[in-house]
Amino acid sequence: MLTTGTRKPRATIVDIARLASVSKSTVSLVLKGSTLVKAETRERVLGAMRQLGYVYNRGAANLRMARSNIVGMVISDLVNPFFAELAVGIEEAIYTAGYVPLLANTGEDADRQDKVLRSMSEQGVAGIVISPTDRSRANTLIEISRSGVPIVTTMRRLEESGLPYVGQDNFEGERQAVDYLIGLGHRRIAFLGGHDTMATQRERVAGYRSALADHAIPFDPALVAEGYPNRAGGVEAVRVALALDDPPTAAVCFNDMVAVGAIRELSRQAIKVGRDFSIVGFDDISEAEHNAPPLTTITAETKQLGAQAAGFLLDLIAGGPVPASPVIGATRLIVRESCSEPLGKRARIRA
Amino acid sequence: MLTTGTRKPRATIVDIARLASVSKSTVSLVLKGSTLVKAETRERVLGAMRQLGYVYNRGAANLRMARSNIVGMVISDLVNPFFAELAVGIEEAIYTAGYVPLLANTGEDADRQDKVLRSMSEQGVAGIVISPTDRSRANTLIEISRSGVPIVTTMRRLEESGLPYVGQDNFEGERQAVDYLIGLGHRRIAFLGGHDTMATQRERVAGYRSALADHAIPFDPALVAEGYPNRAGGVEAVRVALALDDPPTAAVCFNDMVAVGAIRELSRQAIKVGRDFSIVGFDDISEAEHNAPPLTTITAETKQLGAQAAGFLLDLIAGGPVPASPVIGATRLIVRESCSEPLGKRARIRA
DNA sequence: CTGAAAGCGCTTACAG
DNA sequence: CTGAAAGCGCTTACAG
Repeated sequence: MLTTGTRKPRATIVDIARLASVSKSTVSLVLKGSTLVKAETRERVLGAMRQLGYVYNRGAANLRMARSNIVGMVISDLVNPFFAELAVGIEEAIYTAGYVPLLANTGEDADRQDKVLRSMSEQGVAGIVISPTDRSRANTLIEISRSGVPIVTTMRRLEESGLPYVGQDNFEGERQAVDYLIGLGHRRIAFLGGHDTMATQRERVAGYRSALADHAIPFDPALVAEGYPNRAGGVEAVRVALALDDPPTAAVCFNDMVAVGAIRELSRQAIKVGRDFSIVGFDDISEAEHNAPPLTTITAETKQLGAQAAGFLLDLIAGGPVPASPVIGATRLIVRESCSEPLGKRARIRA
Repeated sequence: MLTTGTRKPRATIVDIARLASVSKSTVSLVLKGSTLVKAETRERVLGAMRQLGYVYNRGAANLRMARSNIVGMVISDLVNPFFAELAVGIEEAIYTAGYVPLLANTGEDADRQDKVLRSMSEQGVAGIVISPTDRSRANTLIEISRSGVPIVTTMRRLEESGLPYVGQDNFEGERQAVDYLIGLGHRRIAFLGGHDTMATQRERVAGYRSALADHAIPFDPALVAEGYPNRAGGVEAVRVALALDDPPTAAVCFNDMVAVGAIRELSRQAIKVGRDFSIVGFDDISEAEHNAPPLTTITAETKQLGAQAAGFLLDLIAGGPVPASPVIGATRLIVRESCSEPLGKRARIRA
């Protein structure tokens, strides 16, 4: 039934031209809807196209026009719902603008990132939007950017690259989270997950410290437990924090995945989150809302931010100027049910 | 600092040829590592490339060779972790084979699917792997397939298309789930989520009915509560089931997302899953393991299946034969903590 | 309104 | 071992 394997050569504009008894210039003209072509001729050409099952060869056109309608998207971890949402936001914007997204998932592998970047470069992409991997070197990106391909980085800043950046306000977001916890009465607040090799983590930790400082709470380095930015990392990190001599009564987490892992471990230890221990996440992935308990977290409108990064790149591709400063999306605290006053405090009030 | 906007034309093989004082044929030869070129000449050419920052124009080469190194990937819902994992599996296999994946997320929108399919076709993809949207018409796919582009469908079968298919064994998987629940002592078992417009759902419901029949349990249509295949759908569906005059004591769910939604709603109603009510999911997304309680579910090695679908397509692209029968991956029950004997039964035993 | 010609950056026989 | 020439499927001035 299928004719796979016997790949018949596709019809070209000269086939159409011949069948419609016109020149290929004329075919090309009707292809772009030029008004120069007489209606009757256009119809004849269109008919020939239908008859031959013509499909436009965008690659040939791109070659001739010395441009490209392909935009590279390199995503650091597609399996993390946060980045999946980001990817969807980017991808939609690219399609809407009439471009076509070439995707690569690097899975946090910096070598892989270099490879796909090179491949995209060969493919002649019009531009690239990338959420860089952890520990990624900027060399390849800089090189490609120098060759004239616009690049925008997103979500993870690559300071040394000087590349345009679109991200959320990690500092302010984490401040909001910690401020909320302090308002509830917490004093021993841990920071769980992430590594300080990630700019994102450093920015969030800085926000955490800033909120602490505002309330004259001394910063205790033992309270920041690094770990992978995923569920397993959350499990590990919360164990470390709990094992402290003076354990925390609450924690902010590097992201929601870490928070979910931490909550799982806490409940395994029969510590009820939202009563015995308070947790705030970051990202507001859709799982957060459906977690048990529903997770209080920080949102930054991921999908929109993705769309914004793409829009930004599209501007650059269109020849727009490189903006002087990065775009930093505002964050917002979403209160759900994973936090409460510290146990001790309630006890005292009741007494 | 950046030169974006002042896109300098990339160096071509003739620039290299000129600088290295050879013909462009020679440059092309060293490009493909031919042994015909004298070592000294090769070095000179390579040096010129470095000096000019040459980057290969794969598009031009593809045009000339009348082939393509781009493979289309159309995914029905990238935000669903199940499909995200699938996508990663496909994408890796494509990259490993030296191809480059062109991604589109259709978000379950059939019109969008047609659009991206057309776009990929224009782009001259070497082949396409697609997880079709719910209610997707096969026309465009058949048309493209007829034009000689190999296509493999995955996860959602499009019976009327006659296209090669790689998926998991929905029938057998659901049988395993229901069989397990029956073994635990359940008799009133609901099927939650999904619509019968989806082949996947129909196959799973058939497996559900088959297991029931094996144990001479009559099928009660009221027990299958359709709904969206996501968390919200799970919330809705379980409410419907619970409102029945003779409510179920357990449920199998269309997928893990539905299961997670259902569990959330159950716990909202103070019904403890894994004690008062039993739930089995389908897919084994990574969230399943970290859910509260950890979700008993059916796995089909998603990522591997994705890789298999891609490998399959790659064979077709290489000119391999269209296999006579679909590839159906085996499923396996993963027992975690979301199930128990029905309450009544335990009460009786204790009495 | 339509046609002939050149050229985008490659590869591939074909000579030498 | 290396070079000259043709051609992949388009677009774009330029004539007419």
